[in-house]
Amino acid sequence: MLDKSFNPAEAEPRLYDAWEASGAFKPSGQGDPFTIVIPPPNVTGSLHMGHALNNTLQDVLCRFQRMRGRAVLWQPGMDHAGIATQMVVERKLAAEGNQDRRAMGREAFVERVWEWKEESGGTILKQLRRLGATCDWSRERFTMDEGLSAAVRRVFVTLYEEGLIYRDKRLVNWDPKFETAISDLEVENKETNGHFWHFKYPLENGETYEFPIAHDEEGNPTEWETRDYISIATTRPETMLGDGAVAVHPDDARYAPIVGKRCLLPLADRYIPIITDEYPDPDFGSGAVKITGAHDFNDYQVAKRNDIEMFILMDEQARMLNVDYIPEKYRRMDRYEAREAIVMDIDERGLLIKTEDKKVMQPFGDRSGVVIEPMLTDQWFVDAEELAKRAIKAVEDGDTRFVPENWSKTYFQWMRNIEPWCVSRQLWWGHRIPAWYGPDGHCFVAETEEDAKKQAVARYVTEGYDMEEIDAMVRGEADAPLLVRDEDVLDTWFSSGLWPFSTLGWPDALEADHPDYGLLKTNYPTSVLVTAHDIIFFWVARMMMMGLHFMKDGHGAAQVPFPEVYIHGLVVDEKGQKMSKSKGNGIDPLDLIDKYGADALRFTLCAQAGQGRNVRLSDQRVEGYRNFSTKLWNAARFAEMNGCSAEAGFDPTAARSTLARWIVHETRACAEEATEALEQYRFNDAAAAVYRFTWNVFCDWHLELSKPVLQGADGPEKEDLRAATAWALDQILKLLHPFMPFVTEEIWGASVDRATHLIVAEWPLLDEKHDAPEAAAEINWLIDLVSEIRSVRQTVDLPAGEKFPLLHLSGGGPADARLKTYGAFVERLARLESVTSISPDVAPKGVALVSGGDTYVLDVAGSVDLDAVKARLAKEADKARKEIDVVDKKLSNEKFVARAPAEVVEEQKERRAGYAEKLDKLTAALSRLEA
RNA sequence: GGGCGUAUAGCUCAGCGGGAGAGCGCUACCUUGACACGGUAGAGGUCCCAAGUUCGAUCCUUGGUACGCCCACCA
Repeated sequence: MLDKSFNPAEAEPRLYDAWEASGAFKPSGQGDPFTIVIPPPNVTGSLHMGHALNNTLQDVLCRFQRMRGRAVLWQPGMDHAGIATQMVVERKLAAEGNQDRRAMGREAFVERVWEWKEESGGTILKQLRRLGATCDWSRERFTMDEGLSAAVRRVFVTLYEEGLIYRDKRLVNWDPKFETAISDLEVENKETNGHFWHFKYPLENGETYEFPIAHDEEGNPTEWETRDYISIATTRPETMLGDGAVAVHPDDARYAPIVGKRCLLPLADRYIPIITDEYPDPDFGSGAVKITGAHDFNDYQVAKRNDIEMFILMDEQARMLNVDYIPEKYRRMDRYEAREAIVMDIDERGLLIKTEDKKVMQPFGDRSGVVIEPMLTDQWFVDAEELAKRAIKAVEDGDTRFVPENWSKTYFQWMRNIEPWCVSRQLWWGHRIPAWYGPDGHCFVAETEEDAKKQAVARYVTEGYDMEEIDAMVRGEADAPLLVRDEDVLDTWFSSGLWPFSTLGWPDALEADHPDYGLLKTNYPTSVLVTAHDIIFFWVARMMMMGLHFMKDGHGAAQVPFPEVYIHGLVVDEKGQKMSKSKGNGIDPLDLIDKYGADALRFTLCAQAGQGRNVRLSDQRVEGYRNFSTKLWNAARFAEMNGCSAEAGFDPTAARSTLARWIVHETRACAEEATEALEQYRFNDAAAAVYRFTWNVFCDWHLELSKPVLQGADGPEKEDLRAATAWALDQILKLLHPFMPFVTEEIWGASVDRATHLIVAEWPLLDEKHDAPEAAAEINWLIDLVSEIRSVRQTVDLPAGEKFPLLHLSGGGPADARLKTYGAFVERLARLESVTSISPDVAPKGVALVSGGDTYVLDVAGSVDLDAVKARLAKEADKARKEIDVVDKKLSNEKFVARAPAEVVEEQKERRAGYAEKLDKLTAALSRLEA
């Protein structure tokens, strides 16, 4: 028995546990595998709206495919999130008054992070359960698990051996807060208010040249001044101490006289050359650029091209170094302190020309929020350009398809301009780089230290080292060990990039005795990836590169990690603003679940998840869909009260009554629409189709039309309708289940003993056999008539509670017979006293209406304002006339008749006939009233 | 500077080469034996602008306007 109302707080955990206990979350059956790997949330994370959307969509797909008989594996897990996690634990240590990580030492700190992970990591996975996510929790993985770490080592070593990973001294993005390099993607460029300082760099030996200061219309110089300096402009004065040259464009005539000469670098008191390079834009600033190779990405290129000296100015925290090429005064100053001092000192020397306010794009670390400093350091790089080749081709060839398709352009744009990927991080939490350095600084890369040692010994033997000493080092008896491991860890995204195959057991599961043996073959490539566009570069691109490089099919062909990538929108607030902690406009999904139930939240997210559109979430919206779930609940209660319980042997194609055949027909249409929409990731269309059908067809019409029968005398017709109603409700439960799993499961199990839970019930497979166009025509006629009568009643202001007789002016059409069958239905739904067919010659007075080509009169016994009736009829007639005019205009256009397809012309003719007939009846009714 | 997207009812959005739609909101009426988290009816739109293609454009093409997002080294 169904309670008076559905109680999500009580039912959701109970149902979830029952599903999990039944084994429904594990792949089962002989169907084709359907695999999704979850975008692993950060171990530090908690569920926000973006997760709720992302995982709801994945769960909808998993439930849909499970019901269609696929062996569904939704692979869950978490990401170790290097920087984020290290930050959380460091903060916690500080808050608890513990020693900081440096004092603790690396090993103790990492151990502490693991402890934290066990205690408080992964709350998000518990929260996903509240959403109803059907992940196979028995397969939960973590990027730092031993198996996944083995995958990282294997990939690193292989790429190194192939020359696709290398160590290099390059200019990288340095985060002075976390004291680590970060990749280009982790840098956010933001416009900030800055300054543009113009300095004089005096020429060596007091040299002078004529610099043009005025030009005629043709751009020829007309006026000159004598200069003993070159003017440069900068937004970062503190870097001038590291200038190696001043560059001008080779075609810039203004500076031609001094190219090749030297100028004084003020404050540093060094002389630097004036060189030419294509990089400076003569029309920007003074046309002369100071070249600071070690602290600017453009300058770095110029410096390399022209062999200009580079001076590293700052330490890990972006403080000026204590080195001889930096004047004493600035050493150890913070970079901004140094900036201020330098501008003051330049000004004091009379070398400051001017200071302009200027908007500048500044790079910020996406996690630290501090300004990134370009720094020349030794780092590990992945040759992304090489790996991208296959990844680009796979999308070009359609082996992987983006949905919506235009995201492939974003993907291509980035992939075709990809830069080397800096993968080393100067952190402690993460996969330590499997590289060791020998006494001569030589680097050995191997999956284990053992292997690295073997390599080292082999090398040093052939190089003629003293074997005794090497032996002592290996044994650890020498002053120094043979090998020292690289201190750095890998970018978190390095391991995330392996996720689609590392979670399935690669590389260990390639061995026949591994428990996951065979899983890679059945579940890789995965079926689809569901994610938001903001991690296409971070994650999707990396999985494509790694998957295609490491995974091969039986014929040795490279395999994409997924044939389809569904990109959903972001969740934004009612005003379209991105939800964020800092803005404080975030809505906690768990609050909404508490308030309205998980089903309501899920349905809202799906109904709003139109392709290429963000999800605008509002409380009101969720409330509306909670109402929908209540509506469903009440419909089920009605069915239960009226003995409509699912009958095992019921054959919907053999339903007898017109009403039953009609609801079967409509159910089929809905099932088809929902299925097609889900197959194409049109979640909103699928949700809307089921919503409309449930509420506006099943509840509003089917149940209402069923009442006279269900509440009438027993008999075969009633039995038939009961069974059909129960069947239709079952189909609704199934179609709705992926979206609203809890309430549907609860209804499914409440009143009938079922062989299985709804979660594993068979998805409706309905075909043309279920169609009943004649029944549909008949019921639609009935619906039109009832609607028309209701409309008339209200527009002429008849009392809602009062019943009137309806007279039908018999026209010899199908209405005569239909009214005999459905008279009782019309009476009930339109609140009539009686329905009678009479001869059209009688022409009774009353409220006339026209429906389905027939005229009817409500016998209101004069208790109505006849003018209102007339006005209504006149309005209707007017509308009909206008429609006829529009069609006539078309039909009288010779070109239209000649060139439009025959069926379109025919359709227009039929439309005209329909309106003409209606107009006819309306005018007749009107004239009767006038008489 | 490059790329992408969006403009349709008060709001949020579907839609589509031939009759402008939904939800919410609004108005009126209704405690009708599932449901007031409900029912019934209704008001409300130069489908951003302009030109073009077409027998026909809200839909296709081009241009423009407005807004949003992403990428990018103008010192």
